[in-house]
Amino acid sequence: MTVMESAPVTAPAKPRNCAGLRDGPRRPDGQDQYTISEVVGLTGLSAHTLRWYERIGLMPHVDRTHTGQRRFTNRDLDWLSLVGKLRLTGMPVADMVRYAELVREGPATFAARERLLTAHREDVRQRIDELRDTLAVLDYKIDLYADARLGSEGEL
Amino acid sequence: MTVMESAPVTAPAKPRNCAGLRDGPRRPDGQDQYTISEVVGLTGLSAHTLRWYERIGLMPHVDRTHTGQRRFTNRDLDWLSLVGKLRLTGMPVADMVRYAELVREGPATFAARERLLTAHREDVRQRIDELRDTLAVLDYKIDLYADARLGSEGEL
DNA sequence: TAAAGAGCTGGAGTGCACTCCAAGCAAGCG
DNA sequence: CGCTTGCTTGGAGTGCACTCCAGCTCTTTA
Repeated sequence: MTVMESAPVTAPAKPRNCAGLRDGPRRPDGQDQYTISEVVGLTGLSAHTLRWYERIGLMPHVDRTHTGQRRFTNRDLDWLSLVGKLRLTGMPVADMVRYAELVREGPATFAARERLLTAHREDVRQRIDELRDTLAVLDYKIDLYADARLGSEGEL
Repeated sequence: MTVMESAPVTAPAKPRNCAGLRDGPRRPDGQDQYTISEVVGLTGLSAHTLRWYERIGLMPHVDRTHTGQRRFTNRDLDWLSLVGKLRLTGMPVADMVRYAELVREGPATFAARERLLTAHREDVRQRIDELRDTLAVLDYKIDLYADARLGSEGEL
């Protein structure tokens, strides 16, 4: 079976664990040259998505071979790991692009980057609270159904 | 200023708190007859969304006046509260519709409903864990930026 | 009773985040 | 040399969850 261009249709294991890199076959700095399909394997993102990230300005600047093929580095992998986490926590792509721009502009934007991340952290905290609230409702409802089930069994 | 049909363009406070109903002017059971715009005020959902929910089968069955206008009840408000929580926790609308169907089918579906809710609860728990993991990364990054800021201030 | 305002419908449009397509180049192999 | 495989591009298409529109009816206020 050959490596296909598109993302797998039948989910391989769980695509949920795309946040952090499956850090296995990572090459030492200096010889870190990954093709796009290697990065697909390492990140779980599709090649389409990786190219799209670059097009919209979400990648710091990806190296190319003399024939124009992308060669990703360990640094790119680290960046994609961060992007994956931000995405998983619901940061809009536009905000991530904004953050990427700030990174490209250099150390002068440290304060702005800190503000952006701090605002997002506040968002994430609120969302955790929301989720916990709902968990309580869910527990309550599930208990109701469980009780009803046990009750009807008792009647048999 | 009159009450407009569509959702407010300039966000009133934060539209985030749409999960639970702002339980204020809730009428006693028996006289619980709310127009669509009253429900908009109570839930924070737009009238469009309320009609759309009904169209796709996400509402249990909304009463109508003799001229065809919707009249929502306290029961509908409770349902919308649950829907709001499920939506906030990322349950796809299709799953919520499935749950609504089960509710319409009566007590025979208790077990199925319990399974659906239990699966979602597992989802929510996992998401909380993901968010907490990212929170740690965020803390780390923010600390880095804060340290850098303090360091450069010290140099002045 | 006339005008303004709220509600109704089916269907079209929007924004986000991908996701895919078609056509074409480049490297490796028998 | 030709074939397969992998990578390239711009642009079009998809799915979700709304969001809005046009044209109408109904209700309330002056």
